[in-house]
Amino acid sequence: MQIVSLSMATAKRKKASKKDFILRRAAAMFSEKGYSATSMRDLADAVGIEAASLYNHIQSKAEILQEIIFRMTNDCNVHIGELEKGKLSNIKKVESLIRFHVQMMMYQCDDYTVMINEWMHLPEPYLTNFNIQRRQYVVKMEKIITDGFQQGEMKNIAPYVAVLTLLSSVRGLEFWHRSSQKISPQKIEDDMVNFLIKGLKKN
Amino acid sequence: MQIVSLSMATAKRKKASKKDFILRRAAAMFSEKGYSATSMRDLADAVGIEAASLYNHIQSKAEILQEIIFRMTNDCNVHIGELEKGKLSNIKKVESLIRFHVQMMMYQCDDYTVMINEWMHLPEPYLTNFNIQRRQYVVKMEKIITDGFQQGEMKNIAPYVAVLTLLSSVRGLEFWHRSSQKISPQKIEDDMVNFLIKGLKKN
DNA sequence: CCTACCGATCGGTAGG
DNA sequence: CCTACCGATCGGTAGG
Repeated sequence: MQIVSLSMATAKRKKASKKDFILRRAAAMFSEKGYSATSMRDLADAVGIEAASLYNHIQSKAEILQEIIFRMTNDCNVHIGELEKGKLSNIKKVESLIRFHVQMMMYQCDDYTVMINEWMHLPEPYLTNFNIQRRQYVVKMEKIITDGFQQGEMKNIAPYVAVLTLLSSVRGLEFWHRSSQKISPQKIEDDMVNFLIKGLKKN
Repeated sequence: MQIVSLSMATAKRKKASKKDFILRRAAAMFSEKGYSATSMRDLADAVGIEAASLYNHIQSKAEILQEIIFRMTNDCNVHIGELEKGKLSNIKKVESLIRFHVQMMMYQCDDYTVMINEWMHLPEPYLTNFNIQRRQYVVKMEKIITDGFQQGEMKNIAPYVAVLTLLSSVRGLEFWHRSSQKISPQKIEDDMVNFLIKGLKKN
């Protein structure tokens, strides 16, 4: 009984790690060529198996996209949830959000890029789910900026514009990631925070 | 002779305007679903003809993408060329660049979005050509920011980070464009300029 | 501008 | 995990 459940756990772990490997390769290819331009045969080649064998680990091409994207949205929701519970000043909350997104773009570049560039290929009902989550996330960010203005920490900039700008700025790092990277991740992160926070902070 | 050349000119103009119509529809669809996920049959439906008939106006699917993208890169090059010849302060040059990109995103949204999101589907040698042009454009922007620092107008922010941030910020407006647009184009443009220029300006 | 059609490739399944 | 294969759809051409 013990041995059975142990070997089942092992089998499950092995299978999960092979699936993880497929998801990682898929994220890299979706990020580089796009979801639609990546075929299951391309992906199978990158994984080192036949296309048909992929279906022992995943159910469909769309499922791969879903898993990549909703793993990311989950991380984002966890982070902003902790911010909401925490006691940072609003300006520090914005700084934390910028650093969080910059770090995702630098250390989970493929997954993050797939989320921002390929979400429209999610099949329903996942597409609607994603759009709702993104909308909620934006509203939460807007609230932080509105609070920051009302509490005298920030300038009176339209929260909607600020949030769109903050979120999209990070996308530029895609090119940094593909380039020779003469600037260190830490310096990029600090420069970006300094640059963006200056547009918000009072004084 | 006169009549012949006149009717040829008319025929040419008519053909050009039908091709323009196809390009506009294509830009809208490439922008919404991506280049790879848009089939020539989808496009033909949107234009109102059979798929085969498209080929009387264009040579290939890739040619459509090329025309959309290189029309935009040409506009960008013309604008920054005029800036280089002009006598604006460096900070005013940056402001002009921001306004130019915001306006492209607001008034030529489909073409601009296709350029930033679908360039990787250009076939060679166009892909290399595009990458070279983008690199040159970034270098020109970096020079303006470096000059601005040396002449005491701007803070000492890494030009590379500033340029990546400025260029990618505009991409957020994609969501504004798709939404109910409660904020006027002029206010969006001004807010964005204020927000981004604050991160650069000294004082 | 259409009908008819091409070979290639797509996501995915059956069966072992 | 593989071989063999499915119907659907792809970009594009021939011929009128």
